[in-house]
Amino acid sequence: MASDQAKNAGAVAQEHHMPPYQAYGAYSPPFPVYYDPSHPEPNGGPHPAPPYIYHYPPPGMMYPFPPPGRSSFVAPFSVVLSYVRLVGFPPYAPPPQTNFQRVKRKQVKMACTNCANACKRCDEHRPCERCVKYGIPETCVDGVRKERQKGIKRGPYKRKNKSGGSDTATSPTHNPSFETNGDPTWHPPNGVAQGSATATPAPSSMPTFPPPPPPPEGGYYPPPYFYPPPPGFVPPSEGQAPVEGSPNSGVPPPMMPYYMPPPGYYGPPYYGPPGVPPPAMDPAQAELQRTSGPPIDHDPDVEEIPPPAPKTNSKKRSRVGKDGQPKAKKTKVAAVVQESSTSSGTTGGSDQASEPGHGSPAEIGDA
DNA sequence: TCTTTCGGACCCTCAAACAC
DNA sequence: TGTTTGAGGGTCCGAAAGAA
Repeated sequence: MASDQAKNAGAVAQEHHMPPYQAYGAYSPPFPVYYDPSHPEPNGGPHPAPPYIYHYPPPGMMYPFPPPGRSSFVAPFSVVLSYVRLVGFPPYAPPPQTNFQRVKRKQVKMACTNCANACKRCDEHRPCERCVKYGIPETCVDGVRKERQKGIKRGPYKRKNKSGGSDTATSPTHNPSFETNGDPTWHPPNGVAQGSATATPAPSSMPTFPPPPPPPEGGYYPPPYFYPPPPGFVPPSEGQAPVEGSPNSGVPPPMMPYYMPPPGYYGPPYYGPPGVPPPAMDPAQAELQRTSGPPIDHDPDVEEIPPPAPKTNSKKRSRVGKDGQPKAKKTKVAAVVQESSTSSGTTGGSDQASEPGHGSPAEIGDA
C-alpha cells in the first residue's frame, strides 16, 4: 500500500476540516482562511456558530494576506478576506506542509454485513441505525474478520528521522521554511517582529504565518480588495493600511473596491489606491507567464503543494452492459458476506453480495 | 429524483523489522 | 524487550449509473 504521506497529500485539501478557532491569511490554495472567534464581530454581534468555513481562493484569484505588522492573521471573519494578494506574490512561498488538523473519519470496528455490503456507514449498535432505518434489523449482524496473514516477509524499513520532520505531524510553527519564509533572501521587515502583534497565539497545531513583506516604495499596503467583498466592509482611506475591525462600522458601503485581476495578469501585488484595479500586464510578458507560469518565488527546495486537482472522471465506472458482463465485485466485501451469509441472509459468493431488486439490505443505500 | 452500486480514500490493527 | 514501520484488511464517502 502506498505510504500514508502519499495518501494524505491530496486528502488534506480535499477533506472537510474542522477549522481551529484561529484566523490566518492564506498564501495559496489549498490554504484556508480561519476564523477567530476571540476577536470581536462586526457590530459587536455574536460569533457565527461553527463549523467555520474555509475560503479557498480560486486559482488566479486574490489571496488572503496577513495584515501589516502581524505575524499571523487573526481577525473577525468578515475581515479575513480583506487582505488579499495576487498569485505569485513574492517573496512568499507556501509551506511544504499545510498541517491543518483534520477530523479523522470515525470508523466502527466492525460494520454489520448489510452496511459492509452497501459500503455504508454503520454504528456500534445491533441492529445498527441503518438497518433499523430500512427495516432489516434482523439481518444486522457482524461480519467475521479475516485473520491477518502471518509469516509475510517484509523488506527492510526506512527509519524515519526522530529529531524532526519525520512525519507530517511536525509542528508547523517550527517549520524552518516558515522561519526563513521559504526564501533565504527574504527577511521580515523592520519593526515587524514575529509575535509582535496582538494576535491570539496560534495553537501548536496551527501554522504560524510569517509577517508580510514591507510595503513597497510609496508605502501602500494592499488595499482591501475583496472577492467577493464581505458585506459591511468599509474600505480604509487611501494610503492607509486596512484596519482590523474596520467592518465594524456597520454601515454597508455602497460599493466595495474590489476587483478581479484582469485576464492574464500575473503581475506583482498591486499597491494602488483602493478601488483602482491593477494595470494590465504587458501583453508580451503576460503571454510569457501564461506559457511558463506566474513568477513563483517558491523555495526550490520546498516541495510544492499542487493546487487541488480538478475533479476528474477517475471514478467513472463501467457498469454492467445491457448484454451481461457482470462486473467483478469487491472480493473483500464478498468474503465478509460469504462468511456471514448464514445469519445475514445475504447472498454469498465472491462475485456478488446481493442482487438488485431483491430487497437485500446490502443494496439499500442511504437516502 | 431516488436508489443502488462501487472505486478508492481513509483508517485501524498488528506482525515484522529494528533499536537499545 | 520495547519501539517503529508499513502492509493487510477493513470502513465508508461520494459520485456514477440505473430505476422509478
